[in-house]
Amino acid sequence: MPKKKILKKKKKSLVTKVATKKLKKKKVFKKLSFLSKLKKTKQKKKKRLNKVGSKKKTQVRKTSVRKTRVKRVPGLGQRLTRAKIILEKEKEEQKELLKKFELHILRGMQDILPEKMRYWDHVIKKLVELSESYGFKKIILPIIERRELFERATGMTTDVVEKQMYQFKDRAGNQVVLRPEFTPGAARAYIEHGMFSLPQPVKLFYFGPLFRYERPQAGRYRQFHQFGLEVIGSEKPVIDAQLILFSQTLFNNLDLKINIQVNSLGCLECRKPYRSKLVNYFKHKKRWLCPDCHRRLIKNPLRILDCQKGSCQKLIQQAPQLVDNLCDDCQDHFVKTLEYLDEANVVYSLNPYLVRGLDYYTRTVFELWPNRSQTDKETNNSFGSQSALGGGGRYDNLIEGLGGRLTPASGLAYGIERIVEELKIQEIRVPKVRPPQIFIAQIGEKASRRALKIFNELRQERFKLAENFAKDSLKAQMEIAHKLGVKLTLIIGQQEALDKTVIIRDMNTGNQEIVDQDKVAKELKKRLK
RNA sequence: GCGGUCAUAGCUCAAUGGUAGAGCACUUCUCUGUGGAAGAAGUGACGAGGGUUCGAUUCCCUCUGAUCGCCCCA
Repeated sequence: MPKKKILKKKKKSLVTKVATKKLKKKKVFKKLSFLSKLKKTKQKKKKRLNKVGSKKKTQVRKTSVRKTRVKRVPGLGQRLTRAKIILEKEKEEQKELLKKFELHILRGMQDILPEKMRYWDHVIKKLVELSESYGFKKIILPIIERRELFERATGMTTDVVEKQMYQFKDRAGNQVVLRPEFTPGAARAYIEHGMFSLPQPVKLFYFGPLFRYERPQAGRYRQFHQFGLEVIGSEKPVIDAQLILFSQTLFNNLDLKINIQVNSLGCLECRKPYRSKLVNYFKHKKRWLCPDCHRRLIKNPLRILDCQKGSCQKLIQQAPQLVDNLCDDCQDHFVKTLEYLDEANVVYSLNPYLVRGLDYYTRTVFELWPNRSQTDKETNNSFGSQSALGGGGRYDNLIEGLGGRLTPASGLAYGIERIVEELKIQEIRVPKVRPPQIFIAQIGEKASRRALKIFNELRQERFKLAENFAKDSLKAQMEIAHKLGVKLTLIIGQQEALDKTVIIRDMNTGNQEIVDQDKVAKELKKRLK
């Protein structure tokens, strides 16, 4: 409080005479407006009081009116200014509180409210069911990992590691990060727990939040959620095909239309010569490339293939393609993968320009794009084509690179937020949470106690119940029961509590029946059949 | 990190250089023990800070946030 006063004094001394006049005027204006407001509210209250019909309440209110009337006679103005001062103080205090606690969710974060949770539960339920039917085992990985893990696995030059990690020192001085992706953690766990001594390949699935510090926009958050699968310990092409088949099945189950994009990046050995070939090609045509691609030419030339700009597109179409430059082994691997896909009736598009952003990918890579050419036009193309719902690929060198044995592996991940968003865009109906069948209404304290007991008994009998014990009036409770769409309502009043009975009301017909409390469960079961 | 658009009640939207309205939602009443209907009333907002002005929610600037695009990714 004293600080405020000092500040105010300082301000006053600084402000010129004109300004003080202004301030005074301001205050006068405020006073006037405040007074008129108070008068208005008082008039309103008067009107209200005159209209109130019920006897008891008017009596109570009348006394309060008398009090105010008596008080109003001496020095109304002073009282009002006092009230005004108190109000202003309260406002200032509230403002200060708000300044102290920035009551606002952090940028890129989100609260997932019950209404949206329906969609989440639906997606995750399908994912877990399918994963388990494919023989994957669930694991939970830590949210915090050492920074070096991602530097070595994801790649030092990738944007994810370079710019987007939430990083800090823990109390022991370790450089740690909030995980920006799952695969390195899974690989770490595989090595650390000696999973190479389990029957190979090891099939794992997981779900959880990931963190990337970037600017949020359509389908992109700083804390987002992925569901992922890893198959560690086999280089067979059938594994890659199986993961892609999994994706097709999943999106079929979710009724989402998607487009599967497939490509092969080759192994480290055949990628090097291709890379220099590509650099050579673009070097001579540098001036037609966009500024971003200039950067990519040095940093990650493969990414140029992914550029969407018209000028670059022309060059890209004539550029040497990865698929033509694979070594024999990689060629063979890719062809076999595609053969498996054809055999399993998977619909996919070959996309020679598909390049995934993380360093560890080798051979097969794929992405799952939403397919909504029709709805896109209707919604004025509000969503870009860049928002992949999921993606994955082979990472044959990652485990070795982290210090494990040479262990080929393949994996994928889906963005939950993006899938949920896509469900809404494609207007897919998600099963609603089963509504309750029975509502328990109570009137009066005694009945309320009895109702709580009955609620618990029926809950143990596995009835789907609803109630609003917080409400006193039966009418209000009936309204809620109606809104919930229950079939039956149990009504317990004083009389029923004494008689140990319950009224069962059929909400469709309006018929009511009085039943002993002991026989309620039986009666309910009969009626719900 | 860069650029465009936007910011009014819990939600969807109005109006205005003289401190703000509606619909839905919520609470209460008409109806102190009975839902679907109707009527009445109530609660509740100009994102934050500064400037211009007698006066700013409105005009200008800064910040914050949202949103879309670029970069990148799920």
